[in-house]
Amino acid sequence: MTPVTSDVRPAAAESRQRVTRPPVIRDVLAAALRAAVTAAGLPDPGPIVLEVPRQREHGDWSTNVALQLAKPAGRPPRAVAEAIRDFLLGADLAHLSAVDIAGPGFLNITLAPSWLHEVLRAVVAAGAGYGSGQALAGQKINLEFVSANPTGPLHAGGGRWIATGDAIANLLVTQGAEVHREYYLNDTGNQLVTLRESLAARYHGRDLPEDGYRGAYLGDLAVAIREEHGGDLDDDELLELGVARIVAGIRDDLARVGVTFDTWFSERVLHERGDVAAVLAVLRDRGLTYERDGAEWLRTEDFGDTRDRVLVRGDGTTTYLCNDLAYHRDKYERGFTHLINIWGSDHHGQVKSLQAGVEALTGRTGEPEIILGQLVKLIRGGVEIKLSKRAGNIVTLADILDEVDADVARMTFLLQSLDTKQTFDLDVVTAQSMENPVYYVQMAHARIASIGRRAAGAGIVRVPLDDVDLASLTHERETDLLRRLAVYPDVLAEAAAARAPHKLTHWVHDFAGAFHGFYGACRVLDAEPALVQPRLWLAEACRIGFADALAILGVHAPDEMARVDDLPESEPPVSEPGA
RNA sequence: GCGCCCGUAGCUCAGAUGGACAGAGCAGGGGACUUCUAAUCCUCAGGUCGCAGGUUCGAUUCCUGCCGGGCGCGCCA
Repeated sequence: MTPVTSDVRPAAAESRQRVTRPPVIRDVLAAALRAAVTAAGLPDPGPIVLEVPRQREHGDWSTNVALQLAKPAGRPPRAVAEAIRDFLLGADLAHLSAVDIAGPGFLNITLAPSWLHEVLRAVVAAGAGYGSGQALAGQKINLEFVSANPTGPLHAGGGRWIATGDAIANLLVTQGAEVHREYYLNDTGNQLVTLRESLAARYHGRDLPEDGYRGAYLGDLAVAIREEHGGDLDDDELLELGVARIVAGIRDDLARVGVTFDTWFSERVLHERGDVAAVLAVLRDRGLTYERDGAEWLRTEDFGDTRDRVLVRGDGTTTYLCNDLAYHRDKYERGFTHLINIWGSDHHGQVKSLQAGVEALTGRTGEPEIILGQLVKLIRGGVEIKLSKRAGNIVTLADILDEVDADVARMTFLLQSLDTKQTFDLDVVTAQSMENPVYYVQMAHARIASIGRRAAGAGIVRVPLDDVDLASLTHERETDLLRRLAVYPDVLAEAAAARAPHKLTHWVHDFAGAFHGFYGACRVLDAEPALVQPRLWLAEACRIGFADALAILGVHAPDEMARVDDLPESEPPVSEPGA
């Protein structure tokens, strides 16, 4: 049921070449519009908004400048539009075919198909870097995500943060940023105490403590450690070994979905190095802390928090916030210009506190940037599975990966906006994984590869693009594909700016739909001779688009799919409600 | 009580900076396999964009108030 693949994950987005793209048509049009506005004696319109209209009849590009200028110019929108149009038509623009005024005063610009042929050439010339921008050039970004406590295996919902974090990292890279993936290991503190007690209980065959972790994995862990190291370990040694094994398990899970972190940062190191104490010293030195009720507080309210926060508890230990401040200071000291953390929305209450603390410490405002995502709701047998590591009824990420391949899992997690609570129906995802959008997209890529193989078999080779006349690419299916490729750089820029990988997922899915439509309507190899080369190059441009988008999403772009006839009969899994 | 997120087609969800008759997938109806792999395509049907006001030439989008759901308001993480 998995795609036949070379098992090489597509080149990471990091490897994309910086390319200098030729001036894109939008920029050319915007400049021309601006010149027309000036020539018409109209006020400065600010940024010119050019968008691709929903309706094809509304042309290739549409702008509302006339509507926005109507009021400041004191003239009716359509009159403004007419003035702009006249100057635009007189500017002798390449590819320009028609300028229409529509509705309340939109300027609809229709271009000759030749502009799309330029898009094709631009895609091929740029290759994997086609969609890249430079909006984040020079930025060194630290992106912290997942960071689940090492008290047990990653749970299924964590998959959302893994897929999202990796995709966002790739997206930021497309905009020219240097991105560092980081995993914060909370290897100290209360949860580790609980883990130690729970593990020790399992290890010695005692009853679990009241609030201990009840997951079966701890029993397995205790057995494994006993087998390897005997039964005479003290609790701290046991914890040490246990955490090491749990972390190794987390790394394994991450490896299964192809995610690698640049740094695993240990919270314990912060304490051992004295970083926490140093941060406290700085804050005290600046007079930003005070004593109250036996604790030491930070004046976070002065920096926008709803109230002040405790840094040092009455028992002398430091709070999570205090340690976290030391951690974030360390990130800045490592030279990052911008910090981003991906958190579950259940932690949104801490955003203000951390940002206030970071401002108190470093003077930076709005840092770190926190991307909040709604939690995943797991459903099996029509019943929601309430996850609780403490209670032990967890569905692990490994469980999911045992049932579906990583591409399916990733694409599923990247389908929805982070603002939407994601419903992950295990029955649907597993039993119907064949219908998962990922295969729809991969199929498109595989079809292109298949055409290439067929062509090779028939002795058909692509001649250099410079020698190909693309003028014959006028079929609606063909221009549709090129229009979608034309906006791909915008899609990447938007998805990166909004930290919203799902925008790319939707683009590539729609792009696949357009390709399948083309595939059904337009033959490539048995087309009339004049069309074969242009279509081969069109297919190549599409391949570049699919490969690039899928690489950013962390999904394979296979050259071949298993034939549906060869697929094993899928049996609907038997579900046990509440299991 | 206060804060954040959500409420769009039967279901799951898209719909930046307000724009031209609201989109996709799945499910449902009807078609297309001597195929560059039908994991596909074509086509039909389906929506008071939670409700009520307000701002605007124009509101699914912005503002206010309700209603419904999730989460958070610790010297826990």
